[in-house]
Amino acid sequence: MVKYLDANLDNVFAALADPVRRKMAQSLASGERTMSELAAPFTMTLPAILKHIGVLQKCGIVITEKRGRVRYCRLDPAKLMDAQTWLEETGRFWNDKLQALNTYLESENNENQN
Amino acid sequence: MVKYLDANLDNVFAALADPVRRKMAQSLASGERTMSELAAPFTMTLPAILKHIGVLQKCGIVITEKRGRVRYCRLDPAKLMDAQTWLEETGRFWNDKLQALNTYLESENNENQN
DNA sequence: CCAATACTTTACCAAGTGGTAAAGTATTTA
DNA sequence: TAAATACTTTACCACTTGGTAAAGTATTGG
Repeated sequence: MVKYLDANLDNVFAALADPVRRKMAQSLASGERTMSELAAPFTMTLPAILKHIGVLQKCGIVITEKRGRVRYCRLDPAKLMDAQTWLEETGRFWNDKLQALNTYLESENNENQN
Repeated sequence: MVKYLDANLDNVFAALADPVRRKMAQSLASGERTMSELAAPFTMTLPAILKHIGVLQKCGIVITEKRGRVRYCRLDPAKLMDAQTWLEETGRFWNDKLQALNTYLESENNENQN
């Protein structure tokens, strides 16, 4: 059995429970962005944006670095992997069952075609 | 590009952001459970348990059914899959990069061993 | 049919979340 | 060095979340 870093999974899942933060993460999925670039698609004020980035940063999904007056942000996929792993492990039993059912239905379907 | 049912991803991720609810989901991962069975490992009151199950149910992770005076709960892995898919898609770019780095480091390592 | 079981509803509360406005700091740029 | 840029901090507010206690409902079991 895998030992999950449960306390941080709380924060990772909570961070991803907001559409603004998910869109930010998706934006970062293709490369580095500045705070202003991340803020651009949204109408909210900069302090609100800063809070969202703070949430992503605190749980380790996003790493930031300030160069001059600009803060650059990038994704750390390891934390996303933690969440993914939890979902895989939890869903496995049922996915296996569905898989088995699916295989069964397909084989039945093939028999009907013969 | 996959179209995510964004509003419900909010709820799925939020549901999984709580250790009580994740433990419930893990418990359900191996089969059906009654409310009392789900409640047993925790010290909190039944109304609190009911709220947690309600959150899991509202976002579709858990399906419940009342038979007699007992409510039975089971997992619907499809919603977990939605979250998993989002994580895979978002992490892919960086995972590919890490994969490439890893491959590179391994090949370097092999060269040093020769 | 009365009591025990298994939830369920209602009312309430403290703490956390997601937003704002306004003012402040640190780096360029002209 | 003065003005513009790119955040950052502070103070505040409405709403949601996670819990409680207490009372209520619906099914069994004796």
